[in-house]
Amino acid sequence: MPRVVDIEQRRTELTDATARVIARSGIEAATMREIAAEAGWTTGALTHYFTDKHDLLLATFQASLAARRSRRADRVARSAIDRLRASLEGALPLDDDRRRHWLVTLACCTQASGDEQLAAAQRDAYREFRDYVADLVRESGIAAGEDPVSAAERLIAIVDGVAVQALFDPQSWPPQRQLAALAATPMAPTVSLWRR
Amino acid sequence: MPRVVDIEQRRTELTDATARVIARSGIEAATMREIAAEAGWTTGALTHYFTDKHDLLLATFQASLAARRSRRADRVARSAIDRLRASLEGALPLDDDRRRHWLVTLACCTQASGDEQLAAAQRDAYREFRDYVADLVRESGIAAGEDPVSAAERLIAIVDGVAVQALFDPQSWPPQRQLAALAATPMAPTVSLWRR
Amino acid sequence: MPRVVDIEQRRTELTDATARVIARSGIEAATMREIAAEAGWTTGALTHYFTDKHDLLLATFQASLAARRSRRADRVARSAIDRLRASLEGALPLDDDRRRHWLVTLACCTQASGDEQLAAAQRDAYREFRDYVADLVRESGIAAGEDPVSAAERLIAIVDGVAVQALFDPQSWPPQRQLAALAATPMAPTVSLWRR
Amino acid sequence: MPRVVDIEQRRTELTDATARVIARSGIEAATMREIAAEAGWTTGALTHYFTDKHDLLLATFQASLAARRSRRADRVARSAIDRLRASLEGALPLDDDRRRHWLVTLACCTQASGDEQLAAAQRDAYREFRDYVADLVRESGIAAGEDPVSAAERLIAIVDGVAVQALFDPQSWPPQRQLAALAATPMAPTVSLWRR
DNA sequence: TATGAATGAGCATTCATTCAT
DNA sequence: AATGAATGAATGCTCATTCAT
Repeated sequence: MPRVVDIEQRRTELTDATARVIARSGIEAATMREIAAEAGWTTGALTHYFTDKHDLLLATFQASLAARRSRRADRVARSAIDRLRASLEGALPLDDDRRRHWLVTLACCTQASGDEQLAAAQRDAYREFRDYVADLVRESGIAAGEDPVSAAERLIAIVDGVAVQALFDPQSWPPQRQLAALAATPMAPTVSLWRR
Repeated sequence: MPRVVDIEQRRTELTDATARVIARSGIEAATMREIAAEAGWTTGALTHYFTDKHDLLLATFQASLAARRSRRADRVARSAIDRLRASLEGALPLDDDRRRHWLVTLACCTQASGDEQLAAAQRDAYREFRDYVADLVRESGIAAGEDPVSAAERLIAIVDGVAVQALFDPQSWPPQRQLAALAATPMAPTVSLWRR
Repeated sequence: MPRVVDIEQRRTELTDATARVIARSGIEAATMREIAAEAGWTTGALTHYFTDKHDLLLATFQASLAARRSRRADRVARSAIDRLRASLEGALPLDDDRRRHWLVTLACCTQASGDEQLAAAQRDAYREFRDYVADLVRESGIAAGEDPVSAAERLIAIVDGVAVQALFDPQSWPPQRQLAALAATPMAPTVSLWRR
Repeated sequence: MPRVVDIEQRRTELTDATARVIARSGIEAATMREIAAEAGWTTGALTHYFTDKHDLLLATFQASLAARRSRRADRVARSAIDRLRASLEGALPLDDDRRRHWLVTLACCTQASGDEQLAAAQRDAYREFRDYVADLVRESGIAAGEDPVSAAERLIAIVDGVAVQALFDPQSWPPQRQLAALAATPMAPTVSLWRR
């Protein structure tokens, strides 16, 4: 069924174009016309592959989340701790591709206030990532006595926090500093602000 | 003499209404009509207090950042470590007010791709907060041998990361869990994923 | 009754401001705000002296027509032919003042398509001017055998035609050329395009 | 294949509708909505054919000037003096079509204060007409010793002056009187107001 | 399948006007 | 008398969407 492949490929072309427009010019500029032009089609063509704009945006978000997930799978061969490191680093906006993913994510989340489908997509992706990271934490034995899920959440929080800052102040956050901030994160607490 | 109006109070009414609309329905829904209705005015009234929509959005963002800053100032009397804790906790979306601040921030940052004024406001606010936190880290002696600025960045990253997740998955992140995730953050690294 | 004088003076200030705005920026730019600002008042003040914008525009047109008429009266003392010449030259846009009159006239006439009051003002002023010129033609004996009214209409037509061209191509029509074109107009036909 | 449309014909439909609205109700009433309604389309359709309102107005003016020019070309076959007469008469508002042309011209010229494109269109059209008339004057040998360009300017001035008056006082200026006023214009001066 | 003409609702903004002060 | 806050209708324009071809 070559036609099915064709349709999927066309949808990917279009969600890629959407992601590029959002990353380049912001979500406000992501009009059907602009996206069609970016993809090299006309607006009418978009409606063959997506029922409406909301559908296109959701598909773009899902494609972006799926791409982030598949990047993770690349590293399967290595040790648990290597895969853990790679997963976390893979979530940082270290290059244009990952920057684009983050900008799409944030744009969609910003829209998600009134949109349960977008919110659910983000929630599910986050939970899946958290469980994946928790498994690696458990497998690598890095968490000492800490609950692996809590450790995973903390690691992801660091990654997300650095990502958000790097996104809006790229000059202060070149790749090296992002990686350094992540690397400085200790795994087993000895002193805590809140600790006894 | 014309009707006497407290211009600053009216501007605050309107930026508050804008923040509520953005938090409730997302930035796309934040039209001049919708904001005016939320504030109990007509669209024409908005232009008495803001030259255009961009001006209104910028003022809303600045008001949100200023409110976050002023919340911090409340805690001046206490010890450095208490103020540090309070500052970080104050940045989490623990109630509707702070949730709103975060949603406004993210919406504005999302728009900031093509808007240097919004980007600058965010950047300046972040840097100011980082320096404030770094001072408290230094003052409280909590950072052991670590550079206070790096420690501050790490702490803020944790806060921002937890905030972003809590924002889009509030069910998984009730206030207690947000605080717990923050409290679990160790200050001095003993084990690190990256260390050797 | 000093107050009456005051009101008339205020109305004149405001119609003068209106004429200046129309001449400078066109009728589209002649908004109540812009006119009020030009006059050094606020919009609310305009409504004390004119019931609405249409009233203000009509008054501005009438004032402009009256000023043109009064300029004519200055020359009463001289001979009929001198006064004829002066009347016709006085209708050309030879300086800023008369340029302004023409621009106001044209703007009002352009609006007059759907406005009987403006149309009537223009019509009455034109007829009055035609009769005045016809009287001078008759008195000066310049028309030879021609009907004085026809001669007057022809003279006014020349003046108006030169004026319209000078208005929109001022570089080609410095005052000297306007006067020369008028001076070249013969009074008694010897050869005509249409003559047998 | 999409609906096939003759773009030039559609543009003409729309500029014609614009001219009708301006002639009927004045330039203030010539809103995008009103023009669209007059043409039997919706506002959105206008922007397929014109980038914005200014573009539509300019095109309307240019179409009006072009129509006036093409009317002239009809008469090519006849003698120079016949063509001269026809050209001048063709510029008078003797029927609805030519009335409309004049009202559009005046409306555009009134706007031209702040619009160099409109001003240039008018200026170029006038100069082209003047040169055309001057050529006919020269060719027909009607100007006696006078400079053909000056004679042409004087003839056009008469035409324009009669036109302006006829436009705003149509009752006083039926076609016959317009033609008569033009016919009464002598070519070679014998007596002048200014002559010695 | 793909086009692009056409729609019409919705947008930010401007405006003349009203009116409490 | 004069202000300027407030109105709300209207403007030019943009947009997602529809649909004949």
